[in-house]
Amino acid sequence: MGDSALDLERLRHSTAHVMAAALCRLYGDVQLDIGPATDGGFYYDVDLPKRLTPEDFPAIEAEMAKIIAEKSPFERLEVSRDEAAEMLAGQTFKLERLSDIPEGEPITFYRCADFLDLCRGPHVENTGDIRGFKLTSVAGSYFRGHETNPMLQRIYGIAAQSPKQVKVLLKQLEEAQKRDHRKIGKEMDLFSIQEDVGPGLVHWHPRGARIRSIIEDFWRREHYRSGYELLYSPHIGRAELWATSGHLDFYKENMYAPMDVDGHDYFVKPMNCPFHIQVYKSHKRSYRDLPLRWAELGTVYRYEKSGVLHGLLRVRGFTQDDAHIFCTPEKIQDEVKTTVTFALNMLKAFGFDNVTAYLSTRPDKAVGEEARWDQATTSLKDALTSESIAYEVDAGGGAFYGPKIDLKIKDAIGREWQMGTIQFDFNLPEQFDLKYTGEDGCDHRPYMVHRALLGSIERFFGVLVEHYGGKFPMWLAPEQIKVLPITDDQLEYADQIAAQLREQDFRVAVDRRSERIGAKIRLARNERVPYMMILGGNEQESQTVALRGRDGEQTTMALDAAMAQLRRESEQQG
RNA sequence: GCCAACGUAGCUCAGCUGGUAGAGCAGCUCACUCGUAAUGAGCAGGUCAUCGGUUCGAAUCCGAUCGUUGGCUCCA
Repeated sequence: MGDSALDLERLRHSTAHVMAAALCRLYGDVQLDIGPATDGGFYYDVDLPKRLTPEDFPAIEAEMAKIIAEKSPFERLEVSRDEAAEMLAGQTFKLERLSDIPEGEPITFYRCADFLDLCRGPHVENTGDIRGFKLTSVAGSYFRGHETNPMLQRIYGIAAQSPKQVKVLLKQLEEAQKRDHRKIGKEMDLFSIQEDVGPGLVHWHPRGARIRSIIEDFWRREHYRSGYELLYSPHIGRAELWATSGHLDFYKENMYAPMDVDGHDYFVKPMNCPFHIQVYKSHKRSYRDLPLRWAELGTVYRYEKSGVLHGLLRVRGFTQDDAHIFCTPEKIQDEVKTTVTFALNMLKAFGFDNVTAYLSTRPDKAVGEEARWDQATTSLKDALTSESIAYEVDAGGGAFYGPKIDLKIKDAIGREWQMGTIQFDFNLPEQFDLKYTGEDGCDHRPYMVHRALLGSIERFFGVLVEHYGGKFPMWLAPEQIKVLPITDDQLEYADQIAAQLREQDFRVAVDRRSERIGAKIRLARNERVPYMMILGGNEQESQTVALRGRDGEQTTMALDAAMAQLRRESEQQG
């Protein structure tokens, strides 16, 4: 298995070379950058005078097929730095890449037919080993990923062991796209984003709102159980507040223009923290009060560049499941640990056990004493190890104000999105001069931790939809049971049953249309309702219900029995 | 913001090289009362994203704007 993964990567990278070779043959004047393998395929970044579009793919693919038919061997050349520079004459990007190669490391080229490329390798034996590939898209991409650098054209393709495998990959992608929350959101009428209102601004429709309220109720209950108190804070605040917090210095490009209120500038909040801090400062605090855990479903607005908006996963107005923990140094270790556990359990309740964690440590430019950074980073690391969850370290990737853990989850097509985050903040307590009175009667600076478990409700809901493919479990389903009378004669019986279910707090609807039962079942299935209750003359006569699950299995039983089963299932999470 | 593609009825889409917009589903009305993934008939529904240009004539060609999608950068 390990071998074949390596082989695939080699194959994909080699396919990138073949594509670059084809581009050179077709367009001549090509500036090459790099062409690595990706998850399912490869890409190559190039600069050419012609703007490529998908219409150009067939010609490129045809040229690639020719090169593959030639069965040209990949030939490795090791050269000196000077020779390399000579070989790369005129290739500005490649020359820059060459200068990245540390002194003493071998400089290798791979030749394949008329195409020569600075490359670490390895490659397949010859181009004939490439059997299945397809170009999929073209996109702009800054050289080295820097906004200020020139933009190259990145051509993406997929590649696999055989044409058949390519088809399988394409099919998988197609299947995954059926779970796209934007598609399901439309199909199930969960939410909308409308041009008339503005991009990145979400409308929750009744069904989506129902699910959201269930999520929020659960979230509140868990927070109270875990020793949190809830806060509500304003949506706007004075410029001076944001100046003190530092947001006007460091976050201004994400904030909307101020509004004038009686001659004072007010800003819509991009974060909740300054308000929570103001609550902290409304009293003198003792070490006996700490830790204080204050949570809020706080709706914030942030300017996001137009190109980055993405369904519910990246929006301009969203509700964070935010909290701030104020804590003494003695207790910070335990506090962080319980927070990490809390976060993972929260996600688990919604069926996410495939969470990836990233630990970001101190960057070069940072505020706060180094000792505190060390303690904070250690506490984060320990929390992760004791939860035995795998994590990657992003060395120096922390914010200037503190180290953090980010929890990420993948969407339907494998893109990773940040959900929860646990961040230390050594900046705000200073800026706002936060204090507590210690056992010694002196003032001390508390630790402050920002944390979000779900991240934003919008984003969380988006990945939740994709996670379940719209087939929400009973406890989350906006409509749990659809009652389907077989003919209009059972309407009354159906209403009776529905009323009894509703009395027991089940979310239920009756399909009252004068339709055939097949049509009613079809609709209920398309709406992804977990259960149907089918009621015909037989059921009415025997005072039973035919309970039909989403997968088509069906049993006839008394309503009480059905309710007991449904009750059990709706108490189940995960 | 940058690169590329796209935008036709509530939804999914058709509309060839410019000649004045069409289907299915959904909706409404009527008939049917039926046992497990679409009963039938009829009706209604569109300033072809917006604005401007070319043309005798633009959904179709050109430009700008808005929005969406796939990437890059950035982030919950």
